[in-house]
Amino acid sequence: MDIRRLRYFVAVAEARSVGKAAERLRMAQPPLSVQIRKLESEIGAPLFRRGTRGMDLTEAGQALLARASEALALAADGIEAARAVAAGSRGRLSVGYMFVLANAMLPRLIPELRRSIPGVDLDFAELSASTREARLLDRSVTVALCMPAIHHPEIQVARIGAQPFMLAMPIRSPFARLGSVPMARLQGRPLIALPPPERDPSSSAVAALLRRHQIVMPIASRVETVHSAMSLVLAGEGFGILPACARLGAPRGIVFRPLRDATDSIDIAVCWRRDSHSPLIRTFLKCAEKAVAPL
Amino acid sequence: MDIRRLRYFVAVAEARSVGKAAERLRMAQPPLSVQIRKLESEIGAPLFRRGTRGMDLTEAGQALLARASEALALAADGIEAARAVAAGSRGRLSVGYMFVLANAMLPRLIPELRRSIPGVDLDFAELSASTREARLLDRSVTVALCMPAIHHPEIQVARIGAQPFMLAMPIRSPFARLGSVPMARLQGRPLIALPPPERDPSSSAVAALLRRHQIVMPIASRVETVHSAMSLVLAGEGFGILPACARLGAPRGIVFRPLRDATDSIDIAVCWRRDSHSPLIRTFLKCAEKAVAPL
DNA sequence: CCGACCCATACGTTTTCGGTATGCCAATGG
DNA sequence: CCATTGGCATACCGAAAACGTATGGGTCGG
Repeated sequence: MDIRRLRYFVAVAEARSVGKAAERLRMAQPPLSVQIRKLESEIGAPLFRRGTRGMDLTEAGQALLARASEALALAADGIEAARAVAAGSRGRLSVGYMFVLANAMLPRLIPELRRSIPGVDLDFAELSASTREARLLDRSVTVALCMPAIHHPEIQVARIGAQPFMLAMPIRSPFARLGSVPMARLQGRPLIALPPPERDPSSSAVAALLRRHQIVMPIASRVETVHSAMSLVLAGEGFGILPACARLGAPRGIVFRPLRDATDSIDIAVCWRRDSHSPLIRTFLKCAEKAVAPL
Repeated sequence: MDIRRLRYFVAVAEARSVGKAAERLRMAQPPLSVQIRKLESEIGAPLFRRGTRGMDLTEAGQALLARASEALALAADGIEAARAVAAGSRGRLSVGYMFVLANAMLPRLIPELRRSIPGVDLDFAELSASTREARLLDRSVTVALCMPAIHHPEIQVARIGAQPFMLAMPIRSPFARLGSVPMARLQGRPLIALPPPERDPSSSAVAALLRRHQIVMPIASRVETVHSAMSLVLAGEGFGILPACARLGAPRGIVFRPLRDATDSIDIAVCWRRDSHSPLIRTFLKCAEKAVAPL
């Protein structure tokens, strides 16, 4: 069975005439007549009553017409929807983000996205450092806002910004009275550390920073997230060396101070699978760049 | 665009593999692969991600799949529905009936119909003597229960029963005390007459009955319906010579008595357009015969 | 490094479709 | 009563599309 036959059938039913329908379909009358008869023989019953002045639907024909025209509309809508999704004007975009960036970026990013791609369903998911790669690879998120960027052969990275490191401490810490903290003063102080990049602890930006200044800070605790780090800092367990934007989500009682002489920063990046070719990714990247610009 | 392509697409999407889908479709793998690529080029975007272990839908493919499978189901249901309507197991049957027959037949006919053709929507309409032909000819009713039968070249008639004539009179009429009324006693009595068959008054069954018995009854009134006739009879305007089943709908105060020596009767018939070939008509005829049998 | 698996491409064959010419039937009009 | 018109059906031919077989070219697993 062929959708062309159904299309022809609907045309004839609506025109109530083979000739008129043929004209509208830009084809000759005889082949249309043949197709209609083929459809009838396929169904095993006449769909039209042939009168001397055109064709008229039988009851069977009416039953078919209702479904066929709906099916045609659905099929057309299907290919239209596929095109729209491919073009990025419809569809779904799953955005993953690391929680440290939420306060700094989402309030600007989300309205920007809704304005740029109004037909697209947005879907946000918080990512942890340990699962973000897997979530990209298994496509449960399409793009990820990461800090720092992901390094993986299958994952494409676009750096959209950076955050300087700041020293996080309880407000009652002596350093809190300083406008900025010289690196040298950190010597020997306890550090609340985040997980280093997998399999290469020395590549951590914080580790590199300390090494370059020849500072040694004993690791008081290792925690998974920036927020856990801040909790321990607040509890007096040690200092945090954290991206500046983390202060937007910091609990009361924590203060951030610049590190004097330290220009190191940590990248903010948009990451996606190399084989995801959705145009939504480009659009998302543009929006994310706008949202990150004021930082 | 061809529904075959959509069918192939759905098969491949469900099998997640061209080869498997080809097997299920009983065709070779290469042409299926070609068709899928043609569909993709028609849409202008890839619908599948080709992996080393089969195919996987892209977002555009998912958008299409949802609509396409629904459209396929609808199209299949459409041809199925058309077949079912043609076979008489689904559809709609518009039944016209003359009101004289309603009390006598519908209580048995309707349950019989619902049992015989449960998938068919029934639709009942009362017919008047003057419009019943038109209602059949313009197909606003499919079958009609008539008394007497319709005679028309385009209309097919099946006699399913007959009703003897009875004399209808007010209960206070002297004849009401008789068990039956001899024809001779009607001489000169006023008659409430019904409309004669169009253009041939002498062919009326009542006229023929009176003529054969050489009785003359002056026509006190001509009315359109049996019920109107009974109203006038009750009002004392004259006698009615009416089909026996009319007494089932007679108002209080009217009695019916057999006409002695008169074996004349009036046909009950099922009528339909000659060019209506719905199998529902046969089924309806069977049911009507059953429903009329006890009369 | 080789075989297995799976999709893509190429080419010849067959089916199907569409166009033109024409026939048939009924209704209309002189 | 016959001719004309309008509409659908049939016949035949050329063109296009689809199918099958053979084959190529990747990747994965042993």
